[in-house]
Amino acid sequence: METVYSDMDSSSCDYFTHDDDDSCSSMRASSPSSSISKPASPASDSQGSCATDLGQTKRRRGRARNEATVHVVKKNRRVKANDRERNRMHSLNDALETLRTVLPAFPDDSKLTKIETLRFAHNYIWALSETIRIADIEQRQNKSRADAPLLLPNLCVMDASDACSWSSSASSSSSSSSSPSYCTSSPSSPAGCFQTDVRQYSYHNFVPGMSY
DNA sequence: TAGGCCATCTGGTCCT
DNA sequence: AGGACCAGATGGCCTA
Repeated sequence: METVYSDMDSSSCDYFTHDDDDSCSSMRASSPSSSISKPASPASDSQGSCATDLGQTKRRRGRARNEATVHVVKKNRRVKANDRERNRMHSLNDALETLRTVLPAFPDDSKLTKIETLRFAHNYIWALSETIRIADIEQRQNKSRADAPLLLPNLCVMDASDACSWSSSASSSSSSSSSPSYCTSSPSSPAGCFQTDVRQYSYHNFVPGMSY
């Protein structure tokens, strides 16, 4: 079976070869991580074909030099693009890791996968929104009593000017269960906003993939 | 050993 | 033109 990778490898050889002596191995060399090892056979094949092309390119040295320059430029662009993409994925992973830290930890301490983290966060936000919504409803029911204690006495209090208007938006939303509101002011620890025990929603409610 | 998860490379597309 | 974003492909690692 001809894999796409072998196609890509040969194309990259077209990209970086002809006059560039080390161009065939350039992409492999561009990967600092040893964890990524390109398939050995296509790479060696590419190198072999490059060696045979060398004599042909020498005959048209003038033009080949321009091509080589273009290839080197393209190679450098590709290397830079790879580097940016790597950094981009690293920053994405960092964001996911930050998200993990603000989510309740699982008892068995198993690290959530990426998709689990996203689903868990979705359910967690929904559950928190429900907590606020229910608390708001109960508070309204008890408002006749002036000294009625809040159900969630330590709920973080927001300014009216604060964009983080959890309670009002959650209670006013008629479809809060499907589209929970969340804090737009991005608190460092959303869970910290709640001193109340949100685990009234058991871990079962947060199981990734459930109710999704 | 199969399957899941992940990191990386790559080319294409869109945006500034 | 160059960077950001995206999706596909691939190989490595880990676990049941």
